[in-house]
Amino acid sequence: MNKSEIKVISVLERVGGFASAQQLHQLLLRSGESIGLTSVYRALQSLVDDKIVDQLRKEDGEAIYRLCGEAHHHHLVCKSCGSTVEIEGSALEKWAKAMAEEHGYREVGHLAEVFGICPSC
Amino acid sequence: MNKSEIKVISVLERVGGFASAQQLHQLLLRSGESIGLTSVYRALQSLVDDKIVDQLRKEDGEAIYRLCGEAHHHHLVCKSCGSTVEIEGSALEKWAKAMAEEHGYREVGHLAEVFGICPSC
DNA sequence: AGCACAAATGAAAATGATTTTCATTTTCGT
DNA sequence: ACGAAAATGAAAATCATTTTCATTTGTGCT
Ligand SMILES: [Zn+2]
Ligand SMILES: [Zn+2]
Ligand SMILES: [Zn+2]
Ligand SMILES: [Zn+2]
Repeated sequence: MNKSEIKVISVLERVGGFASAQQLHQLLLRSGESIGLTSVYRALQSLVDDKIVDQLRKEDGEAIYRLCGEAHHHHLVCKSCGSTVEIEGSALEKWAKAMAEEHGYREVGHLAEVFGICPSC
Repeated sequence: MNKSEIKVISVLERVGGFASAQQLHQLLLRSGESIGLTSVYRALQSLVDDKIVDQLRKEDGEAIYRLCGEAHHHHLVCKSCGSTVEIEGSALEKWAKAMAEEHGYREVGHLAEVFGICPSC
């Protein structure tokens, strides 16, 4: 855990939700921190690899990040405002596992996102 | 509906699933069509606006497209050799629908892929 | 402290998908 | 056929992200 990662985590805590790399960089600069955009990207990538940060994509393809409290989970994402809800995934987990077993696959993982328009949009 | 849009629809029909703009362009060229990459992007954007084509994003942010109404299905993908199997998704469909309803989301869609190592790898 | 070596940093350049510009070609109505 | 409008695509621009690489910083050892 290097200095950049600590800075990025602290700004993510302050933000308390999703933000893009560029937004986080701006926030850090505005709050007086000295850090390069490259280091923000590097820190985020490393935190995502370590599953400390969740990464997903806006509709325009830009990546957004947020601190990830729990372990493995899935999201319900609003196509319009980007707000997200964590959802219960046991049915999905069972399905993924069953499908993999049925076809003899090992070392199984999965990716699943549900998207739609949220009630307030 | 101009020529480019017709070409793009026909190649999407042939593909029968998701493909990126660049992939579609390559497929069109290989099958002897003459069309510029710009026109492929323009046609896709217009078809998405008209809700004839679905657009979503891979994890790396690249946009992928498919015909709306294309039989919806999911894949089991080998992490090592890339081979894919179509899998049965009714359990997943139910889950996605239930989660969206539970949170009051409308116009719901979802994205799900299962990864693993196939028996022959 | 002094030295060597590894890790971290960030500015600048590269990358790659997508969009914009703009000059040319095609289509369409009269 | 004529002119306006739409379509086309090559080249340039855009923009988030990644890579490169020279410099700085941290760490362990003497
Ligand atoms: Zn919303
Ligand atoms: Zn899961
Ligand atoms: Zn395989
Ligand atoms: Zn499905």
